[in-house]
Amino acid sequence: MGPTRANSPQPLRRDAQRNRDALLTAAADAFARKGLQAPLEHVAKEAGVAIGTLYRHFPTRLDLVQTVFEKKFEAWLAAAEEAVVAEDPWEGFCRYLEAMCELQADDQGMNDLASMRLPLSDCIQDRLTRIRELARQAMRRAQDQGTLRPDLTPEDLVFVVWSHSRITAATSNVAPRTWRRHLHLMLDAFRAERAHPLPTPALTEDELRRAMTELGSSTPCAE
Amino acid sequence: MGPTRANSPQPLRRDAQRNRDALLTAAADAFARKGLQAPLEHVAKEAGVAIGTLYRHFPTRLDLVQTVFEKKFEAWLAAAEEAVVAEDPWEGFCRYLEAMCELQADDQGMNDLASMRLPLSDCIQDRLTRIRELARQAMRRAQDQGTLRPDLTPEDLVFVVWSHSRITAATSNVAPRTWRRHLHLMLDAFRAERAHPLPTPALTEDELRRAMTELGSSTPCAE
DNA sequence: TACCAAGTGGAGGGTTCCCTCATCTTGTTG
DNA sequence: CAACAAGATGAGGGAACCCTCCACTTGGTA
Repeated sequence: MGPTRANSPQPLRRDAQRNRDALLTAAADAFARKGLQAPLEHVAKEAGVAIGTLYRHFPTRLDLVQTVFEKKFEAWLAAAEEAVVAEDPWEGFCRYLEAMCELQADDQGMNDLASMRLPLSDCIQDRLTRIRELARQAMRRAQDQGTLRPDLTPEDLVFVVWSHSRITAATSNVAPRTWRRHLHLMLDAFRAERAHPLPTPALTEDELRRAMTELGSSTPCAE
Repeated sequence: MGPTRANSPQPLRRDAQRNRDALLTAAADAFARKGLQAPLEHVAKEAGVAIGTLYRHFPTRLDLVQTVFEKKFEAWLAAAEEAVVAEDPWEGFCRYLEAMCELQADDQGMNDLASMRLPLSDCIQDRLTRIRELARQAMRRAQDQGTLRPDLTPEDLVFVVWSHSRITAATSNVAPRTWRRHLHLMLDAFRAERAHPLPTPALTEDELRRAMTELGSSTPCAE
């Protein structure tokens, strides 16, 4: 927990800063465990603070979510940046997916964020855009190399995110490494060698956006 | 809607039968759209009946769920039976998965049922056991044939169920055929010819049961 | 056609979570 | 060490669902 608020017009009072930090810790924990719809009253109680205090610091659930997950998005971006500079494009692509899944593997909240479309802050939104751009590059490199099947589009990567999300929700408390097995099956599916034709076109960018909105709408923090 | 109740010690009164049928229709619709946790009060309203009437016919949510989905389980079983008698084992296996996904594709409730473990009636439970047994056979045949990768276990098939469940939830209203693309990617992953070693062992039968319980517990109809 | 068991309606009490606001507490600054 | 603004509190009203219970129909039958 940094000792100051992100954008501080006025520095916080000492007790306020302490509470804010406690809230973020508690929220990170609750979101990781229960997903983004974790009850805020539990978060407050866990932080040893009244519910009103939580709302004073984070007027909406989304404010809290964004602050909690900023660092994770940074890590995600870093993974994408590594992917495009890896010597071997296929290796880079694989390691990117692995890193991305790892970030989501023990965090149901991150999982939700990656698979649903929410009205996120510009800051995070920008990072997401960059991540997507880099992923596109990483894929293209691996396709040019001839290792990644050419009929795979960047939009197909949500399949990994979505699948991963269900699979970790089911297995993280029972056999926490299982998601790797699934990911490596998917990687076999992504190899160019002996790829068989696919029966349905990929999602368009717009369809993808709408699909993620679909998932987001019926659940945690509507706009 | 059959004109009689499944096990009728006494035949239902005519108005009661009518209400029961209306409830089943409304419930099928609601479960398909919203999943197994659809509000029962909506179901009752949709059926044009008071909430008390719903509870008289179906004392627990599970009673309703089971009655609604009996037919679908039958169809699922039929698909599994076809798989093991197909001339070409690989074809049989593929068609089985396709049929299974199809059954779940426009029914969020069926999706929930396939991916979570719930305390179901013996009748449905038996069907599930048979389905699992047949799927196991179908896989073995395709593996003996050399088409299906030998390191795949029956427990790995939940990956298909789980992935499919998320993917249809996201895409069914946006691009309803998309799940096929994903399924055929998975089928490529399942081919022996492209198999690369997997980094993690398959779930054991017991882990699988616990994983499905995990998914089931935090949601619709606890025992 | 009158009776009554079977069936129905829906108010109401319980739970969980949302978010607000009037009142009290406390750090900070002069 | 005041005094005051910044901050904290938590009761409370609201919404969405759950499920129960009992007074009121109503279909079938003698």
